[in-house]
Amino acid sequence: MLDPKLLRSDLDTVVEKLRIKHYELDVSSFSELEERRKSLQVDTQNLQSERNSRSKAIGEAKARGEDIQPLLDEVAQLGNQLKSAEAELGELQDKLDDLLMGMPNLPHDSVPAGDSEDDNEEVLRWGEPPRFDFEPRDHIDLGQGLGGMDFECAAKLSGARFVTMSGDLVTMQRALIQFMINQHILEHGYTEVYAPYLVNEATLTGTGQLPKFKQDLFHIDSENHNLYLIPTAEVPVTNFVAGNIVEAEQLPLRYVAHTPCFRSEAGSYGKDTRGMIRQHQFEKVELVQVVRPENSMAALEELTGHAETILQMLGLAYRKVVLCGGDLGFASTKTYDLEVWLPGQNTYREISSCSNMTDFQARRMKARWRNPETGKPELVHTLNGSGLAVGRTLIAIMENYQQPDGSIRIPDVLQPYMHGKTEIRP
RNA sequence: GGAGAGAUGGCUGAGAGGUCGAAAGCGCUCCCCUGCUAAGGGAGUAUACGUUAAUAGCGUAUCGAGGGUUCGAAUCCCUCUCUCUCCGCCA
Repeated sequence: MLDPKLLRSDLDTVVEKLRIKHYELDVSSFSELEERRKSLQVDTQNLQSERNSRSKAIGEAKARGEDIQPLLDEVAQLGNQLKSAEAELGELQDKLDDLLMGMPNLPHDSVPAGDSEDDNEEVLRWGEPPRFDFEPRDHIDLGQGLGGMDFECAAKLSGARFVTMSGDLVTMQRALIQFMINQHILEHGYTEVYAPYLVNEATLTGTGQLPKFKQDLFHIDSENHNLYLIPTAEVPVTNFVAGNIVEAEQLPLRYVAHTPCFRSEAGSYGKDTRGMIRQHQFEKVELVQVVRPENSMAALEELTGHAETILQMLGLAYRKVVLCGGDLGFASTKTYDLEVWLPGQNTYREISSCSNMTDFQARRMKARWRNPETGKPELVHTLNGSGLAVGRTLIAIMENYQQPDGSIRIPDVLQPYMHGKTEIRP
């Protein structure tokens, strides 16, 4: 959520910045709502004030043993007036809240303009895409050849966009998770955390998935439960600090979690229908940071670097892009995408997305820290990034480390996690 | 699943229709005293919103959440959420 004060004090700037994210704020209707709210709030509070002072007078009169009936007659009408004023104000407030909750975070000044992912700016390329003296296969071919990857079996069990795996491929997925988490806790200073995979509406509202993106989520709506499957560990883990006031010396909080992620992928019909690129269920290692506001831009660089380290250690060529305004996520002020080279597609594909949410989520979650300079609780800044998307990393390794006979060489850093194995063969 | 108890400020914990944004203690801040240390004395110490030049004043809201009763609710009633205890079941 944006700072309502900013909307009141500098609406023009907000409108302009929202436009960069392709959000058109209806200024006149917003201003009108805001004006009505203001005057109605003053009226309502005056009525409340009058009720309070009169009630107090009644209490005092009663304590003195006086007849309070005349006083009661005087306030007879006040109750109804107040009730209708409060009801009207509440309605207005709800409308404003709805509007506010649907407004995206403002983009940072360093974010390039643009409409779509085609306008994202490349920041750097790392590594050389491998050269093959044979026609490289994609992970689907490779997986079927190895016998471990089965989309038909998954379709039988669940439908489209699921996969079953068996054998060394699964072991490698587990190895990747272990390797990534260990790197982050041992070298990058993160604390490993465990969190629920099912969360409530408040939690999803806190990070910004609700109310706007309900169609992207899997919903458990039974007699006794109203829960959602997490689309990313960002949701439960960022919400660790919801409602809290964190002591200054505890910041920054750095959390790493491995969870499965569940996405309905509504609206992506026909996109990446083949293979493991876009699934309803996938594994991800997620980095979350909760930091002092003045540190969040630096923390974004740092966190992105942590994700990059994983790619580098795995020897996977990638490029780093900064998302343009039009491609930037709802809650993010600035996002770096890391795109890994996939020989099967002959292109770079997203494998990590690292974002600074500034105080946007913190305001929704009421997550604060005590600023020693002011002594007051102030909103924290939150960040998150994939470190990395495990399913896609598995694909990337299969395609980049394939050998002419369809076998897969296992990257050095993963071998200790795979009983010293060096290759995956049928 | 059955029975019961509870949710109050940064923390502990009183309050059981009226002057309660809320006693007391702890913690924290400032001041005094003190040669260091320890101890002591005094004052202050929630958040959001509105009004405002103002972090000054004033007003409003907030005692788990949401409704209700009442002139007036932390306190009474209803619904929900969560926590704890006992029993049952269970990876």
